[in-house]
Amino acid sequence: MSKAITSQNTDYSKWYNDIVINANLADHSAVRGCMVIKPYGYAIWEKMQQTLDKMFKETGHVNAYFPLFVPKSLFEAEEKNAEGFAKECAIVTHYRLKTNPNEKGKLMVDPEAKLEEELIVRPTSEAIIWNTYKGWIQSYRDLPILVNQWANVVRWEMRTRLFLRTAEFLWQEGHTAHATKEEAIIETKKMLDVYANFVENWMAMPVVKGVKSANERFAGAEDTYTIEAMMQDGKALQAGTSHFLGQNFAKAFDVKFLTKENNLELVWATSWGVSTRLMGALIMSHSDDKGLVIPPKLAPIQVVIVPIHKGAEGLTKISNIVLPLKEKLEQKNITVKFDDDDAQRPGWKFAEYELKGVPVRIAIGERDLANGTVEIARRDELTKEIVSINELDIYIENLLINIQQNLLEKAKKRMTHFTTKVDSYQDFKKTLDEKGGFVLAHWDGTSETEEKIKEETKATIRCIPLNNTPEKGLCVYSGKESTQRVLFARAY
RNA sequence: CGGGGUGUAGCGUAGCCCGGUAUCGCGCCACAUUUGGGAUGUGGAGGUCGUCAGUUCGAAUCUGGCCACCCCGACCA
Repeated sequence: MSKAITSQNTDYSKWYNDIVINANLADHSAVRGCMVIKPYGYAIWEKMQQTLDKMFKETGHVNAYFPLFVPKSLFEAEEKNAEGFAKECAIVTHYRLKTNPNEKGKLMVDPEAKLEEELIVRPTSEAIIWNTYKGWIQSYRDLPILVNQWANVVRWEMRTRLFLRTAEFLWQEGHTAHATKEEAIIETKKMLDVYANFVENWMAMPVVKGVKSANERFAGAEDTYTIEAMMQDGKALQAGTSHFLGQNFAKAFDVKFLTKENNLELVWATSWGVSTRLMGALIMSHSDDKGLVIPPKLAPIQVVIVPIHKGAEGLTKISNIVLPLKEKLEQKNITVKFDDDDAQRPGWKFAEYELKGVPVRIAIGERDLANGTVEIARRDELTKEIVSINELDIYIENLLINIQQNLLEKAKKRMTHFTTKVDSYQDFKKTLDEKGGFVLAHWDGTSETEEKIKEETKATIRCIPLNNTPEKGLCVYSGKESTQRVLFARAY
């Protein structure tokens, strides 16, 4: 009972924090705003990485690595991008410490060791990468460049939350260079689809694909595409973005290529990324008051087997049944843990693996040995049933698929529930306050209206959905004419 | 970065107002009995009271700086 989790209804933020800490995903560190990702949390991230990395490779991308530091002069080259990130940059100004003559055993910054030019710790890598691409690209034959990097970045946030917003975070950033605008736009949308596919089919979260409004657009982009997810508390979360960067960075870094026709032209660019923030999304999508719920495809442990026995001989009898079963499951690429640790009793283990979100639990005791059965508990529905041990591997295999689907179905229902069409500003505010979720409303297309709405309701335009059907209407705020509804929500 | 709150053993806490080196529960270690939903008994280990300085004969307790976390605002993936 030492690991009590605050219930979602009592305090959603506290619940979220309790899950992260108690399920051993991450911890606060000694560094302000930075977290320690613990082995169990990192194992989930690694599964995400592996899956995404494979998807990137399948779409023709290769990995590379660029420096953590960006010289200030490069950083400021693309003006809008630089301005957008200026307020949250960490800056290296010195390169050496020395012993403090006034305080024994202490170090101080050596004033002699000031850098000629400050180095910016990357908040994103467009600048350093496009400076590099300049040297890589001369002819249309050098294009496209389809590079991804797995890296850490630093954004000095005012307020941080584990996984959702930390000063340093892990992500991948794809940076591509193309000969034509069309090709770059196709790439931007393709990678958005990759993200949507991953989030829906691995994380079991439905998303709305869309384009950001000018206000919410990535600094330096022509267009920002996004996938927006809906959390259990009715708040939206941007799960991934893909940017069509136009020729902005090519201009800033003078990256030109010769076409087949021998004309010198500017290169077209995209960039796209998802981060450890996905961990936060995963938690807030499926988990409950008993702890974490992980979709089978991302679970570091998919099946845990808990023996219930009396004495050492009892355990041996059970192990004789369990070990071959474990092997059979592993042959089907199912990750199994047989927890035969005698220090904890079964009830404790049940609670522990529920807290950690293991999708399937198999309990096996004397009674089962006699009957040729096991008890199967599924984490998503918290139900239990007695199942014959014969062909259990096939049963489990199907159960995992079933749980994966069930989680997605539940999340889809939630998104449907949390999507409301409104036609007046009064309903708009009422829906946000009483129900939350996405609000589909007409908008006149101006930044001023968007800002006013944000000021008054804290809701932002999450995106203009890609699958929008045109529909004539009047802006809920200004009453001006509008051609389509856009997606508003309060967001993380 | 502004307003409010918190920091005592791995975790949760009492003590603080009214200064005299610390309470309880969980966890941990040993042994025994246990094992189908977070076991029980007995014995034991563990604390420079966030940190640095000040006041004092003496500081968890009073004062100040710093650090971290939580809540609310501005910023943001």
